[in-house]
Amino acid sequence: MDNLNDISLKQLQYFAAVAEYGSFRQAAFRLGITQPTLSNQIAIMEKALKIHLFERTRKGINVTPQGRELLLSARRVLEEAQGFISQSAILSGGGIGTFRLGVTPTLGPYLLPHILTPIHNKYSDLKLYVRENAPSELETGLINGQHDLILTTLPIMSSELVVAPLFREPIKLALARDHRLADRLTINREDLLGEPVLTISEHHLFHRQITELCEQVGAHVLRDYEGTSLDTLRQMVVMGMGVAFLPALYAKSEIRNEEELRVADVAGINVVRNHALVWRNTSPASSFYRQLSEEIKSMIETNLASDILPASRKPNRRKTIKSNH
Amino acid sequence: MDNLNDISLKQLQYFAAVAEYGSFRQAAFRLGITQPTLSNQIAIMEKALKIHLFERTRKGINVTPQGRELLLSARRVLEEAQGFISQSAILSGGGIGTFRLGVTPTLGPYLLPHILTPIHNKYSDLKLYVRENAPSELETGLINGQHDLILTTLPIMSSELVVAPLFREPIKLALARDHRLADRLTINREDLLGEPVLTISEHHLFHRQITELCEQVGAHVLRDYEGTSLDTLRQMVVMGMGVAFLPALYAKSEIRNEEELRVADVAGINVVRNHALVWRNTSPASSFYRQLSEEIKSMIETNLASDILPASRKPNRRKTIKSNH
DNA sequence: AATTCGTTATAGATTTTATCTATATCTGAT
DNA sequence: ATCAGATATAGATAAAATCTATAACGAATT
Repeated sequence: MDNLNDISLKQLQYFAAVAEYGSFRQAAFRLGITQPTLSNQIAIMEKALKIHLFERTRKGINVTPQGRELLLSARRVLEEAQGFISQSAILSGGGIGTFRLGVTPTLGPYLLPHILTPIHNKYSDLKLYVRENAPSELETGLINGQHDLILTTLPIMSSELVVAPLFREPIKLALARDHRLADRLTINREDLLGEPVLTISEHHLFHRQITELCEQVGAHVLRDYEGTSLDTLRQMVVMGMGVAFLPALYAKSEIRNEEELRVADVAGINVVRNHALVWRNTSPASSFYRQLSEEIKSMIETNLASDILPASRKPNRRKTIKSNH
Repeated sequence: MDNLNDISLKQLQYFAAVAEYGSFRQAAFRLGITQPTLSNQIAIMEKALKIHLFERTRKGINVTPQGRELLLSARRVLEEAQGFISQSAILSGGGIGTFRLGVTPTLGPYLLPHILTPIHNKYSDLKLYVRENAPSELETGLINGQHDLILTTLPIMSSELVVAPLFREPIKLALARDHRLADRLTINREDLLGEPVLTISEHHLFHRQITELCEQVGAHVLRDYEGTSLDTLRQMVVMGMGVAFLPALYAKSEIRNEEELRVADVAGINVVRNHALVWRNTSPASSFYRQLSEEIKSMIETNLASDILPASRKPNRRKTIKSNH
């Protein structure tokens, strides 16, 4: 007898009940089954275990010494099983559990503080295990099951994924305090001609977007000085090494000191990032995720109205490709 | 879903296996069942729990956030169940477990030291939970299941019990050092005429035996000075308050100092106690108990040959009555 | 000594459950 | 389009649990 398959939870229940009530009849009555059924199941169990669990007398039963020891184990099993059931009852309520949320490092730290608290208030038993990664990593990580959902920058290529656009984030231009354009609230695209522009490491999606932007306006991307984070980038701007495009939420969150850095809008070009909540189309919690995305969207539109733009109707999914994996 | 009956260990196993192998097919193969069976059982489980455990994709499965949490519980249940199985495998070996042994206070402490060590050597996984009680309490306690077996003084009345006689214990006479008979190695019954005899409290079986004995030889039982234990009795003898009958094993164990007390045999009368190992005739371990009793008997005959007499062929069961309970 | 009462055990029929085989369905990859 | 690899479904079969009815047993009662 070394196979788990030879006993069942039901039998363990029966075992515990007979021990508790001291009689097959009594226990069978409490269990809502007939006495022969109970006797039979106990007999099967005793045979499988090769152990006499009970001593049958005309007055009822006594638990044997071996039975007494096994009873303790049996009760532990039943207790754990009851725990399993209880937990499932809680989880079946919905909106409960620990969801693995992937975010981009260039958005997560600056957006999450605005939305986590309201989410927690509404879904007090929902926990988010947040993990940062570059958007391309997020996408493959979501597809192969490392994340449950991701908060990332569009575009998303895979057709296996559901994309719920959240908002458009303007991209601002950061200038050193003593820069020639420092006093202008709005910069025109012509102003940027030949301007040296700093950007982050090319592994980030943000990098490509910036270089394309610079090509459009004729600015000059400084490839020798690519920072590894937006914070590094900001400090390089402060030191006068060039200007930099920074996402609006980053600027809102991290640039407080007007004496150090000036932040301006750029007119005449499309300088936004599109952000979305994304999950697998096979996910059973799909409708919950949809609901969550709507709620996040309205939170953002309420709390950050002056900083962002509402999501465009159609997410700019460039081209639908299928993941090969 | 609050009923333990709605899931089975088997299903929990299946659940854990699918999560482990990441695919129904693979898991079914490992479990030695077919894929439809596995799919069906998981579906039944998901329906019972009202929770999606897995997200089915064309590449296999992902565990849902709720499934991940339940998986931990499920593994705990399986672990406990495995513990139950393992323990039963050990216990089924026989001669294993904790047996509740009842003993009389006038025998146990003086006999057990001689037999516990050899028993432990032979049955290293057998443990005895020893509890002292007066013989009449032992008998009812055995009948109603408080003990598994008892080591007691005969007679035993109940026909529900199996009696395995172990040995006859002589009863010695203890005298103060300055008693008039102190120098005699053997006392004759005539010597005791009118002698004041101390005895223990009347609740003990030993008391009745002594008073009957005294009647036979014409000794005088001092009822005003009944000790509560054999040790008290011994000290009263030392103080010269009278003589006392003491069981041989007690004398062997506790009377070392010859200067303090003299111990003598009494000739011409039947002064023995009969001791036996007793258990319920319904006990499944009956044959093991029988074997144990034979072993104890031979241990005693080997180690205590000079102090005791072998058991008489027929135990003197006075009269068989049935317990009414 | 016979009877009754309260136990557990046994037998056989029935119902329920688990399992298998065969096939459908779906989807990404070729 | 088709294929390959995954899960789902349907129906038949096998296995197990359960029920009813009754036996067997021993102690208590008459």
